[in-house]
Order: sequence, then C-alpha cells, then structure tokens
Amino acid sequence: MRSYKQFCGVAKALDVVGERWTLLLVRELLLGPRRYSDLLSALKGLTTNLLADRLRRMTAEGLIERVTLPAPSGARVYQLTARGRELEAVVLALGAFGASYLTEPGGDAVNLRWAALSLKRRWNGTGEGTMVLRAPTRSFTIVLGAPLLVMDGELPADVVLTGEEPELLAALFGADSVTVDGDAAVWKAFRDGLR
Amino acid sequence: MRSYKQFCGVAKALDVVGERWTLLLVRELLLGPRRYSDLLSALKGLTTNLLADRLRRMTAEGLIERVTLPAPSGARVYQLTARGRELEAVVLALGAFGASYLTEPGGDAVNLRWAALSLKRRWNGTGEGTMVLRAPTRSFTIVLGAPLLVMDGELPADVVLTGEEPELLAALFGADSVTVDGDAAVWKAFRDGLR
DNA sequence: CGGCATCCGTCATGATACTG
DNA sequence: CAGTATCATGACGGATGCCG
Repeated sequence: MRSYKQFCGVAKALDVVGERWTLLLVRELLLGPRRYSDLLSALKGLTTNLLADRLRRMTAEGLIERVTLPAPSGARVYQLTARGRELEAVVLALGAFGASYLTEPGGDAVNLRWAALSLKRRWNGTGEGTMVLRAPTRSFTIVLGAPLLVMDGELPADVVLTGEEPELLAALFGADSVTVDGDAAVWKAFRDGLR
Repeated sequence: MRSYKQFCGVAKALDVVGERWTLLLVRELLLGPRRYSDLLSALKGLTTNLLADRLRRMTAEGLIERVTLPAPSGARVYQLTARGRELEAVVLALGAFGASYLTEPGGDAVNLRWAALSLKRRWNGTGEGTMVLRAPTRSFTIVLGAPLLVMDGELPADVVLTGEEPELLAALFGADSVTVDGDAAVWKAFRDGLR
C-alpha cells in the first residue's frame, strides 16, 4: 500500500479505502454482516487471495471486525465497525454519481442487495412504517424514517413485497409487478418518497 | 482499466474515478482550472506519464476539458465539466471521513489549497460576505452562503486575510496569527460557522 | 519550459492450485 | 468453509528523451 503522503483528509481517506475492491466490500457490509464466502460469491472477479488481503487490511485499519455468531449458527462473519459505518456517506455519494451510468445491465452482474442499498440515497420522503422485500432466497427489511434504514433479513412489518429478484428489483424502480401484502398505503408512501 | 462489471452506481462510479490519483485530480480542479505543470507540482509522486494518461481518460469520460485561456495568458488549462463537478460531493465525503486521520503533518505535504477546499465541508454557518485569503504566491476568495463558495484568485471582498501560507492555514483551524483587513465581523462570523 | 511519450524496475492485482 | 501459496500479468513509479 502506497500512501499519498499528503496532509489532506481526501488523500488520507484514499490511503485507507482507495485500493481496488475496498469500497465495494464496505458497500456489501452496509446492510449487515457477511461471511467470507458471501463476499466472494457476491463480488465476481475478486479472487480469494485478494479478499483475504483486503479483509486483513480493513481489520487492521479498524473498518471491520470478525465476529463469531452465537450457537447454533457459529458462523464467522465480518461486520463494519463504527468507523467503517462512517463510510456510508462516501458510498452513497459514489452511488449518486454513478447512477447516471446505469442504463442497461448488459453483461453486468445484477444484485437485489445493491438496489436495496441505493434506496438509502434515493429516499427523500417522510412517513412511518416497516416493509419487507421477500425474494426466494433472501429478504430485506426497510424502515421508513430519516434516515431510511435498510438491512438484511426480515423483521415484523406493515407490508410485505413478494416476488422473484428481478421483479422486486423492477418494483424498486417504478414497475409494479410484485405481490403486496399488508398496508398498501405504506408501500405507496415509500414509492412516492423515492427519487 | 478493468471494470467491475456490476450494475450498481457505486461500482460504476469506481469504474470511472477509482484509479489512483483520479479523485485527487478532481480535488485539485474543484477550486478552479489548473495547468498541466500546476497539477504535476502539486501532486508529488504523480509522474508525468501517469498524469498525461489520467487527463486523457478523464477527458474521454467527460469529467474534464482542456481550455485555452484568452490572450494575453493563452495558457492551456484543465477544468471540470458539469459532470466532473458532480464529484464534489464524493470528494467532500472522503474529506470528512479522512479528517480524523489528520493529526500531525509529519512528513506529509501541506497545501493551503487543500485546507481551503476543506472549508466547503466544514462550513455549517449562515451569513453574508466575501473574504480573501492572500498568501505570498496565491490567493483564494471565499463567498459566505449556502453552499460556501471557495475559488482560486482574488475578487473584491469585505475582508482580506494576509499571511504566510502556514499562518493562513493555521488561521483556518483556529489560530489567530494573520492580519485581518476590513470587516472583522465577517471574519468572526466565518470562524464561528466552521466545525 | 510546458506537454507529453518511452523504457524499465517494482509492486499490486488476477488466476489457479492447494490446505487446515 | 475459510483461507494460504504460487505464478503470470498489468498498473504504477522513476528516469529520461523528444518536440514545439
């Protein structure tokens, strides 16, 4: 790792998170803890040696920590520290800038998780309520408020959106192809508060 | 340049600005246009071949453009396009994150220009007025408002701060070692509006 | 001198194989 | 599942040369 050696916050930040893959790992962890293999399968092109290296460095920098979940899971997961969560503003700002490059997926990987995270920057509304996005193999919970909370997994919710991943993803961008169970007003308020 | 191939704004942004030096070049240009040699001398460690490469890519991406200033200057300068200026939020967010790493300069390069840019994210005050920071070899103009405007050069101002670069830099972080000419109330309001 | 291009050594990254 | 080891490749850093 080569430091810029500049007494400047921007340069110092890039010394810490400027290497390839680092900020994408932060993005992955912003919705909740993930296992080594979760990260590896989500980030095509990131090789196992480089993932190990990045996780080691990020741990040394105090951005993430490795935690062993209580039994019966017992899984080892990586999660953001308080300092790591400070990078949310950076990730969301990058997402806002890069959004204009999102026209057609083409051959790019598509991921409902990334779309869910983008809600945090697209949300400018108000209102209350809790929503669940339920895809066949994973779910997300969204808590309306300021700021909008988006996290892995299901919590008790006012409304549950059910569909295949592509349908749920489309629903987050305007299409209306999912099953809405519960308080439809919460879903409408959410949709109206997105930009 | 290797793309992440992910249909995600964060990844797309990093495809464009994720390479080494690119965001530091954006930072340099956020206060105004600069010549090739300005950039080279400000960024120690950036070599001439790599600067040429980055400027070429950034031009191709529509982040910057090369402009020839009118006579008598006639200098060729690089400046941000509208799309490039959208990166200000990214740079400021990085600066906020990296600020906690700024304790002692140590052997790091110090630059009044970087400190002046940091004012944009540190400013949370209100008020009106125009200030000039005048160092021996360069000046900056600051226009109070929302957002705070910081730019290269001098414009007519309510108050002029004069000093050596290290003194002016210290003044922006709390010390009071500079000469204040003009409306001291503007200077005080500015200082009180910084975090 | 400003504005690059070329050459070369080094280091970061990518691909694959292998291990506790 | 969670990594380590090894090797090939490409990006980067440093010096130097070219050209108006």
